[in-house]
Amino acid sequence: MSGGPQGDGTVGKALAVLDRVAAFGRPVRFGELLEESPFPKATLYRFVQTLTSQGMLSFDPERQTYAPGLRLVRLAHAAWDQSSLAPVARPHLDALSREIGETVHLAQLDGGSVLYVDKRNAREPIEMFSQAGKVGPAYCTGVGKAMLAWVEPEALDRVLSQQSYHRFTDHTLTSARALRAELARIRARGHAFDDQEHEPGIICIAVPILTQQHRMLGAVSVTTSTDRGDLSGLAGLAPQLRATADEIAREAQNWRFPDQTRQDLKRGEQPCRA
Amino acid sequence: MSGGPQGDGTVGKALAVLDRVAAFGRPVRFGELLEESPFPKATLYRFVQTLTSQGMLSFDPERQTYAPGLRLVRLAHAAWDQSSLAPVARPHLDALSREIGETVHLAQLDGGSVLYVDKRNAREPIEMFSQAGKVGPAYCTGVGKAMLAWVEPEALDRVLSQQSYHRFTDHTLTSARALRAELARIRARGHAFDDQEHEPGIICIAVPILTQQHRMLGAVSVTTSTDRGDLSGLAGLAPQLRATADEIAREAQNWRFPDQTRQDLKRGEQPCRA
DNA sequence: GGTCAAGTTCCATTATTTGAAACTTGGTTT
DNA sequence: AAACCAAGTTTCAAATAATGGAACTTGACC
Repeated sequence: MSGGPQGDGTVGKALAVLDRVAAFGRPVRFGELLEESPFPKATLYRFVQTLTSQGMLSFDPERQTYAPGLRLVRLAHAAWDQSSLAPVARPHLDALSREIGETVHLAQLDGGSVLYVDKRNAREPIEMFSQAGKVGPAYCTGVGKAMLAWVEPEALDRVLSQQSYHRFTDHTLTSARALRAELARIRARGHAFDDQEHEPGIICIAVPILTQQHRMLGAVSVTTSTDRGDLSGLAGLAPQLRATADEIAREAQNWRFPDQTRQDLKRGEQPCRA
Repeated sequence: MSGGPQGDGTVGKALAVLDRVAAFGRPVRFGELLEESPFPKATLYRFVQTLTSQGMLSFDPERQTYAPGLRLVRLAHAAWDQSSLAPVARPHLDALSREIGETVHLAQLDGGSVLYVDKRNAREPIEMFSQAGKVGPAYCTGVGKAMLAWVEPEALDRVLSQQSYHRFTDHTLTSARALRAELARIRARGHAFDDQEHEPGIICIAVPILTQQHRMLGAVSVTTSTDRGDLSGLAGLAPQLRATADEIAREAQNWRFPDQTRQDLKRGEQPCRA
């Protein structure tokens, strides 16, 4: 019942190994995995064998290294298609991108981190997976703060404690205290800014995607650089962002993320189907 | 030792369940999974619980449905980055796309199917995961046939037997026999065509990505429609495709896919590092 | 309030995982 | 060339986790 990261028997342990391999960010040798593994050699060895035989890891026999396998790409396609906001949001992101002509991101919260699920670049062909599927910090990005500001109070403590508060720039908020104050401002204002908190010269405005019941599903942002724009310019885009987010929320609610609880329905609140 | 799809203990069984959920292509109820499952109710139930608690599946409590989870998207990002040709190929695909102005695909072979790992659209912003991560048939696509033509003879039998040979159009090759003949032509010619074998009106030219030792790593293709072009027009692009594929192969070999076996090295063949 | 299907939990049995230790392999040193 | 060493692989009795029949709960619909 407890959603523990490593509590679930053999399968949980094997997936933890998979995570370790992915976290290396480069092909990794068995010995390297062994060093930081809680498992004895033979056990880790069998996990790695199993995962490789399953296509979840790929093995380079020349260098004797393991890397996450292509089967994950297949599975992720299905996940992206079914469990993310991206399919619903796509036409709205296209429209927003066309209107505004700047980089647009769609993100969801995934275990205290921001998971970018889609992206639009104005000019060039988009960079693909290198962006979709990427994770980033929540406490110092526009989409991250926009989402955190609407996380339920009970869940917020845990999420705030998961942040690293690494100081990327002079503007980075480096404590839960400072972040809480910022989240209050964001709630009052309805949107979040990133004022070079993650990367120098990069600024952005983000709005949360909220259901009618104020459940937070994700966030949309528009990014630019201090060369080309400023925060007040971005602030002017808030209405368009808000409208986009609302449209995404409405459709998501109808098709994928209904959030009427049974209690809500019993209390006679109006169903959300159009 | 045998890389059987379901031979590896509990982990293999759990991953088989994950595949089943992904294959549905839509959120699925427990009962639906149970119907076509070889496992008894309680066993399947625990698998689904474990996978959900691990984030490999997401559960919609309102509709009581399961779908592939976002953790897969995170892991797939790492897989795409480390195990696919895409990062190496990106600049070359960009260049090819700019020169030719038609849709370009990068694909790899994954268990008898074609896995598209990257794509360039000429005009519009690219469709993301909806294409990268997508799988398609090998026997009736340009990239598929180009890759099959350079699979080692011993492995080919098995791969050919995995094809469905479904007749998508009048031009589809519907037997291993017909396909073998086509593969011989492709080997002789150096590139493959798709003459509306998968979709009416869609044609393409594809070349394999081959290492110096003729190990097949993947394929690149240019697609167009019968409205805008024809096969002889596509044939004219062969040199540019060949050049792109060779550049990708050279870099891949240096950085990621060295394919000198130990025997090769002992026999004193020249190492492939630049 | 009764009926039914779908989903969830229980627990003795059974099969799988576990991990220390022994072994193999390939490369390096004496 | 033999001895050595580190990295990877296999073995097998003990420990642990998976299994699945059956009983139970839940909520929807008479």
